[in-house]
Amino acid sequence: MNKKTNMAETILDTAQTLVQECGFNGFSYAHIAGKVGIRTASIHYHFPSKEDLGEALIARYTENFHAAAAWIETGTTDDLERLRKFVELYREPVRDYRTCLGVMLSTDLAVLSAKAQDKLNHLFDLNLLWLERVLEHGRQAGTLRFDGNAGAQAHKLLAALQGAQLLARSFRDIKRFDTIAEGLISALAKA
Amino acid sequence: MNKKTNMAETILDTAQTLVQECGFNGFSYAHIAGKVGIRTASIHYHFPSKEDLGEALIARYTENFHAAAAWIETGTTDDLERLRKFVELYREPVRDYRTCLGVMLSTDLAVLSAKAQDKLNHLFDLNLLWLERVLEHGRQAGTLRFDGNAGAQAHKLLAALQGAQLLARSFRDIKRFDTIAEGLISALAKA
DNA sequence: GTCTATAGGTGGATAGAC
DNA sequence: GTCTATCCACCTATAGAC
Repeated sequence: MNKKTNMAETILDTAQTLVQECGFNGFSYAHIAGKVGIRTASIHYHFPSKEDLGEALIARYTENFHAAAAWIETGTTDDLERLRKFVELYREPVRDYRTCLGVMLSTDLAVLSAKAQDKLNHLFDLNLLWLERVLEHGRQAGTLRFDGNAGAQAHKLLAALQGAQLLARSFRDIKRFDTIAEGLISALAKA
Repeated sequence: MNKKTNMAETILDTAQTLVQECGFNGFSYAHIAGKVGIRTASIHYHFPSKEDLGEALIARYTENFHAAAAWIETGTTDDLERLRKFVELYREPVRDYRTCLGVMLSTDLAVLSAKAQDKLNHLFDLNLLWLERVLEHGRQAGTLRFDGNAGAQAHKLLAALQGAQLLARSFRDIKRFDTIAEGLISALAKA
């Protein structure tokens, strides 16, 4: 359903990497063209405007999150382990000193279309709701402990992961991410 | 010492706001010129290149942090209260749906000069070391509680505040920042 | 679908008059 | 210090051939 051509996917792959490294304003169609081995005009055929490209990036990233979340849930029933897998998701881009797409685009918010902003908030909502659900379930199952409501805790967790990406990237030191991540997990793990 | 002219300061004020709203690549000398009521060529007189402007922004921001940190320490000796004041510092830009300069520039890292990157990391280090000191002191004084070493805790706290700025800004909802901030403080406050 | 060619705009930056 | 004028590189985007 909604099958994309290979080239459109390749363009998205390259564009996503560029966004995660340089921000939405930090790259051009020429950069994509150079990496993909195509001309800028051809990119406009697939994504008429850069705005379209931005929206497509978020849409695909959101689909991928759905898939990853489902994969985590089928892989384990232990909620602490699910949180660990979630953290692992956020660790991945940091290995190449990138941030996740959401963090990068959220700083470039002012230059995105209203539609893209909405899509981005939707992506954050999905992350938050998923975390909230796992946190609440884990607390009731007795494997997680935390004060207050699960929604607030989900916000705290997501925010810390986003900031951890920024710090690790800035210092070019993934250990900073790991230190923060371990602190987050151990605080939630029932003794 | 190192007295700056009013115009240089005005340019920095405007540029800082623009960076915090649009990112380093999201504004131009023309934007500053329009807001300040001056021509782009005049800005180049004060800051020959945009690179220079970026470095000057971080330098001034770092000075301001020193001043704010000193102000907090003279204002109270209670470490929990000092942390609250620190959080308040990070809340300020969010009121206008901006992030702090550090967060915004850390995403635009790839387009900054090596010197600017170093200055930015130095700014983060100052924040982390200040937090670490307050945390450790508070724990020994018996007003704060946390597991692990103070450095890791400082990282966790700073990261969460940075992410809280991003989330609150994206949703245009400062309550998201407040929720996270309260969770951070209450977790550190000794019952 | 991809290309060449090009339009129209904006970016950072400089020269030189005042 | 600020201005006008200007340069050139780069940007997004389109037209039309293949």
